[in-house]
Amino acid sequence: MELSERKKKLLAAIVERYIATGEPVGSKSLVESLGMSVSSATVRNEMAELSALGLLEQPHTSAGRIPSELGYRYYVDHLMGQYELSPNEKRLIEAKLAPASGDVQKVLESAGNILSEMTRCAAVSTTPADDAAVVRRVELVPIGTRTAMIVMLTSSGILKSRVCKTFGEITVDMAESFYNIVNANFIGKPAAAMHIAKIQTLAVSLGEKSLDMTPLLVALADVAAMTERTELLLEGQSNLLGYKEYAENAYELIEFLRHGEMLGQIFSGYTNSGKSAPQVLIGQENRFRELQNSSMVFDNYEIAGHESGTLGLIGPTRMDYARLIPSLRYLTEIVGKMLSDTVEE
Amino acid sequence: MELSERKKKLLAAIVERYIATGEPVGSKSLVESLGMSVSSATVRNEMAELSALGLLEQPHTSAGRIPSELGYRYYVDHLMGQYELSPNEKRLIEAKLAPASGDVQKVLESAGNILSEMTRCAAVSTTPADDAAVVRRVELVPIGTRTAMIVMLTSSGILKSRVCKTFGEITVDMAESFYNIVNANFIGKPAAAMHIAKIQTLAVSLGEKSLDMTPLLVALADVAAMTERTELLLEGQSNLLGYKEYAENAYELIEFLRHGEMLGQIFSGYTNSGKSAPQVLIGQENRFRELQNSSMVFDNYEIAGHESGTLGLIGPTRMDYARLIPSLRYLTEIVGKMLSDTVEE
DNA sequence: GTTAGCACTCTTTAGTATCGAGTGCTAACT
DNA sequence: AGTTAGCACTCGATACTAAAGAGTGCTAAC
Repeated sequence: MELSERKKKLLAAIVERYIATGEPVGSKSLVESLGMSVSSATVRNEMAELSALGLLEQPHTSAGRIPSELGYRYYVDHLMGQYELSPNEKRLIEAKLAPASGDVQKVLESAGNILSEMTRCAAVSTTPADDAAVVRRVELVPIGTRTAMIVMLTSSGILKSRVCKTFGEITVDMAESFYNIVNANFIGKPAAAMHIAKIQTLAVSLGEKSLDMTPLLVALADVAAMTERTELLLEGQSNLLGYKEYAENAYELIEFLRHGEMLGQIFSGYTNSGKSAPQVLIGQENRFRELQNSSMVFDNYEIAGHESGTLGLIGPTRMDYARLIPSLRYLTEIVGKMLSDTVEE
Repeated sequence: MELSERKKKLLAAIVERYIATGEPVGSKSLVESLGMSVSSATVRNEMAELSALGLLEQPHTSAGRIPSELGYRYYVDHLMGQYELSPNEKRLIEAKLAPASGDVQKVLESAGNILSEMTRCAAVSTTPADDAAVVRRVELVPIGTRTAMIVMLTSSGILKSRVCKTFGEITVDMAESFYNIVNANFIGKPAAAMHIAKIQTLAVSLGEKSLDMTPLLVALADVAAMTERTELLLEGQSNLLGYKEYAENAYELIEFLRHGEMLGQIFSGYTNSGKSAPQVLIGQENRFRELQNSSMVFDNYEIAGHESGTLGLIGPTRMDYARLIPSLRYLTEIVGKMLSDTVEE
């Protein structure tokens, strides 16, 4: 669809004004605000044509125009300028993120917080997942006489730990057996292999040692499950309450986000491959009814070169795409960098 | 204030109906629903007297009555029956909580989730704090050649860990120095002693080893700070959106909760000492304007006999006190038990 | 291709009438 | 003295109407 320069200019202006104010924009005020040298009637003709093309719509006959979803799409694909983050903003973001370094959850939580504050949208992120990841390291850390912490690191840099209690005292002997079992059965293999069934078979073969060992092994299976399961973090849902479009039904959307299974599905359907920009899904482009009044922008972050998890923003279809997209892109970049840090060698 | 039996019965009925429906209750429907043998006029007289006592109020002249804050207070203090949780419910709660065991955050998060789902209120909790706690154990866990995890356990059972990176490889020698420093300076002392200034002094005295050691010590200070800082967790704020009383201003309250400093202040002003039941603050009894249309119920959980942190619920003044309070009490009890688990010996 | 002019549409706001739930009071009853 | 029937009164909710205003679409002229 090729538009004249003037139509492009008008469409962009309408989208941007509507994003800023949430009010339908009329021909007269548009001419004024753009300082155009044509009259409102001319603009009105242009707007009628843009409507005919499906790029604008009217809430009702006598109101101004608002962008249709197609209009947003055109804007995003062809018209939108992208604000570059200032070095200052970048520094600020990094400073806010820094204290979280070393802890995946915290990094993502901070990132979500930063994004939601910058954009007044709800931010969502998933913890890294990597099917190909294998167990790289397991440590048994004594905490008390009958308490230990099990730490596990995977090849994709995910680090998880869990405390467990044993029935008897934890002896050097036990620790040794534990490491033997781990080295023989799990190191270098996928975390999925550390399944509870496998643990049971092992426990049987241990004979009398089994009683002492089982709690440790069960905890180990648990940690393994933790490294595999991707979690979904939400921040700033309350931002959505500020938009009139959610006046009535904010609850529905927020509940939808809270039970995040669906979001996981959406994310897993996309990769960055080919596309350089974040994915943008506008209104009905979303598969789920609950999101069809909203837009979603999301992007995968990479840990050590592998796409691992996702950062996303959800807000009304009139979200400020031109600002969101660069912000999101920058945060995925820097989150990826921070999380890659644990993967060395 | 001593009321006749009939007045008590009426007040309780009015409070409970209003809690259930959110609609002012009128004399006629009240007589019906209670199956009383007196006429609505009689009840009307009684209600007028309860109004005169300040226990009921009218949204407007021609509406039914709703409880005043004083009315709720009287109900909570004298009239309310407390539902005991069924063994079945208790078992369900424990089952939901069990997988989180060993991780303070997760336990509190689950507890908050359970509470907010049971009560349709917002749940808030604070992580344990104990000024008298001392460092009981510190471990350095190697994760990679230049990555290590520092684990710290305090006498109050708080366990925190953090990953850090060093400049050079982590040698056995380094680990030994680290443990020496820790044993000599920190074990058995309050976590607060592990302040960044102290770390700096230490670093200086280390001479050439300092370069390698500093990242570890800084991380240590960081972990110490983590054990001391109490965090505030929120769950189920979105429940509040369902109440008509928050139709317009849910945003304000939710934002207030999100910036949780204030809540911390409130909690720290109360201890369970003497009072056995959870604390109940109704409407204006709250110090902060943002909470004065709401009620708050909270209770401290105990780790190994010491009051450590708080679980609370926040909702409209017409919250279901009779249900909330036993639920909250049971959860503080069981959360305390679970968290005491790490403190042994 | 552009523009002034104007009739037309449709929301918003205000004003008015009606309805009904619920009260408060009085007077009568037990 | 406590209870009750009866009734006037209040005030929100609902519906309807009228007027105002923003913005359009169209026509005819530039």
